[in-house]
Parts: sequence; C-alpha cells; structure tokens
Amino acid sequence: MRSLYRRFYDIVRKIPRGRVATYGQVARLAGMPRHARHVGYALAMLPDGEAVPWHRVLNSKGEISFRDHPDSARHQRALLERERVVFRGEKRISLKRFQWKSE
DNA sequence: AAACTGACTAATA
DNA sequence: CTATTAGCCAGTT
Repeated sequence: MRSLYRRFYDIVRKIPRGRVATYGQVARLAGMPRHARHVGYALAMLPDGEAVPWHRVLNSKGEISFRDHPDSARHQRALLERERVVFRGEKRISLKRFQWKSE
C-alpha cells in the first residue's frame, strides 16, 4: 500500500548528504520495526523523479543491496561517491563513518 | 487459505 | 573474513 510506503519515504528524505542509513534503521524510525524488507520493496517501486535519496539506504553490512541489477548498483555507488561517501574495496562502505545518526 | 516473493537482519558456524 | 539459516511481514498469486 503506497500510503504505508510514504512513511518510509519521509524518513529517507531526511538522510543528509554524505550520510547513509540502513533498511532496518529506516523501518525503525518510521515506527515500523522488523519491516526492513518493505523499505527495500517501497524504494523499488519508487517512481523516477521522486525527491527521495534512495541511494543513501544500504543494508546492515554497509553494502549496496542489489543482488541482481549490477548496473543499478553501479549507479548507486556513483551517486554516493558524488557525495564523498568512500567505498572500502568493491562494495562496502564504513558504517562507522558514514551512518546517519538520527536525532 | 496457502504458498511464494523480496533493494532485509541477526545469530551462528 | 564468508556462508548458512531462521525469522521477518505486507503484497501477490
């Protein structure tokens, strides 16, 4: 249901430039713990042109979470690097340094 | 109703 | 460090 997803979008919109959040974190902040998978699901059907920085959402290990669609993963990485988020190796970033500390 | 599907996670080996 | 596993839950089939 799209109205439920709107809560996720609102949270994601608050992630500052150069910072990232995890799916679980977004779910918790939206008041819906244990709905991490739905955050990803919501972002997947996010229409193009929405002002939601979907690329700042990573999985709990600090990795880009496109198992398939490697091209989209590259795109996401490019968007993050444009914000000075630094990757350690091929896929990971340091959550220690870049995770958004909400409130 | 039942099975299946995920841009997930935490715990365990 | 990687791999596996069980748990998760709204939508879809």
